Parts: sequence; structure tokens; C-alpha cells
Amino acid sequence: MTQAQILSRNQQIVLDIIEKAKGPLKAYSILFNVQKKGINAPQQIYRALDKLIEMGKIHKIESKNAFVACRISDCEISNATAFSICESCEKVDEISDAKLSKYLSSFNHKKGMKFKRFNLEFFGLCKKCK
Amino acid sequence: MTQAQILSRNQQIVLDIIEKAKGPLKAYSILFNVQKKGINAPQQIYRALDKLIEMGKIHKIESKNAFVACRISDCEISNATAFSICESCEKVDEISDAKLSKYLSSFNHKKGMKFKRFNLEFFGLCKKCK
DNA sequence: TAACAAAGTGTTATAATATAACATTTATTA
DNA sequence: TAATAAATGTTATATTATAACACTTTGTTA
Ligand SMILES: [Zn+2]
Ligand SMILES: [Zn+2]
Ligand SMILES: [Zn+2]
Ligand SMILES: [Zn+2]
Repeated sequence: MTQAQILSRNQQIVLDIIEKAKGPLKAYSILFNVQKKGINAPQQIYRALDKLIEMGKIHKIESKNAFVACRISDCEISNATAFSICESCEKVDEISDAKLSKYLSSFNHKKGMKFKRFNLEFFGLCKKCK
Repeated sequence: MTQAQILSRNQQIVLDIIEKAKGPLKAYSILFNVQKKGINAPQQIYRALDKLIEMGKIHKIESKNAFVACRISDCEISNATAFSICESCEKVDEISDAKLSKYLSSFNHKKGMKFKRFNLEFFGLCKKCK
């Protein structure tokens, strides 16, 4: 069994907020939300975010510069991420699809590059916005 | 036949620089490169970039906030983009793979979302850096 | 061709995102 | 307990991106 990660105080505060959020959160909106808890500077947020990403607890949605909690129990520690993003309401879902993940993880570029990691972002309209 | 796009002065200047570059360029590095041509403000760069992206002439590498020229003749006007990115030397190649593109374009999310567009970024080490 | 609309430009200012650097504190481990 | 590693607090600054407004050029159509 892998030891459950113990988070530092700031890491836990930041993670809690991201987990409670309905959608992706931006770094500065996290910052404004935690100032009552004594976190005052962007550095403190970005440091926590970096560690949480390393641990696979959260992911960065690159096209939005925003962060979501990982909801996938066996998420491969951020080596294989895929998201669906609604262009209207901004809803983001992490996609957990074994076939897709396998297909992409074994994809090899002609030019001899062996991939370690990928990130895939799908865009469209969610059920509600369609 | 679709009419070949005619670019405005600023759009052409920005595209030329991106096409000549060996790797992805950042907006402000483009700006510094064109100040001799009378372009002085970020707005002018970002406006040109936006249009060039719309036209499918360039793509944004989201994980790097940088821009590359499209080298793919039948690139589906930015609806289906895939890139390989070297984590060491920062080399970026656009991936043109009909199977991959077909596979992803027809991928449908369980939650009823129909995708219009995707962007995929692979990370690893290129031949040289391996 | 004159009138209008649409697209592009130039400019100043500012917002939003992210990192550098350094001093200090807390936790881990040898 | 001494040494090391990880995390924190803080100030300053770098980088990326957009808002707003006045003006010009280009395209369209009456
Ligand atoms: Zn995940
Ligand atoms: Zn939606
Ligand atoms: Zn392309
Ligand atoms: Zn390389």
C-alpha cells in the first residue's frame, strides 16, 4: 500500500477550496478566498498548486489557466489527462476512459519521440448548454 | 477553390516571424522582434495572433503560452490539433496523423457532450535529447 | 461614386497570471 | 541533537493578456 500523502497546512487549505468548487478555479481567485486564513501572497498559492499537481491531487486546465481537483481514483498521477470543457458555461469534466488512455499512452510519434505524458482538452457544449 | 486568405500588414509581419522561427514564439518576443517595423504595443501582436489562429495559420501551444506556424496543408482549421513537445529543448512538432485525428474527432463523452474541437499535447524527450 | 459598414490600426493604460529572491520556520532523518 | 530537507512568509518584479477609445483603411451596396 502507498502511504496516503500528508499535506502541509497551505497545501490542505488550497486543496480544500479546489475540491469544494464546482468548476475550475484560478490562482488569484483561490488567493482571495484564503486571505482570511492568513495566506496573503500569490507565491503561497502557486507553491501549493505546484505540489498538489505533482501529487496528482489537482490538474491544471491549460487552456484556462485554472485548476480542478482530480476525481479519478486511479488517475495516473497526471501522466495521462483528458478533459471535456464546455465553451459556454465553462464546466469541466475529467475524462476517465481506459481505451482512450491506453490508445494515447501507446501512441508513438513517427519522429522517434517516446512520450512520457499527455494532456488532452476537448471543447464543445455540454448537455445543458446544447 | 477557397480564396487564398489575404493578410493585413500586421498579420503578415507577425506570421512571417512565426514561420521563420525554429520553435514556438511568445507574444512579447514577437513584439520585441517587430518594433523596428513600427509595431509598438502588445495589442497589435495579440490582435494579429487571434486572427491568424482563426485562419488556422498558427496554433497556440497552451502549455507554453507560445505560438507556432501550422505546417500541415490540410490542417482542419484548428479543430483538431496535436503536438509533440520536448521537455528538454522545447522543440515542438505538430502531429499530423489521420488515424489519431479520426479517433479523437469521433470520440464521444459519456456525459452527452458532443465535441467540436480538441487540442492534444504530448510531452517527452525528442531524439536529440533522449 | 457617395454613403455606409466592417475590419484593421495606433495608443495609453491596466488587469491577470506567474516567478525571483531572501529570510525564517517546521519537519525529517542520521 | 545536529544536519538536512521541506515548507512558509514577504516584498518585489516579470510575464502574459485585455480594455477602451480615437482614427484609418478596405469592402459593399444604394
Ligand atoms: Zn486526475
Ligand atoms: Zn455548458
Ligand atoms: Zn495545423
Ligand atoms: Zn529535445
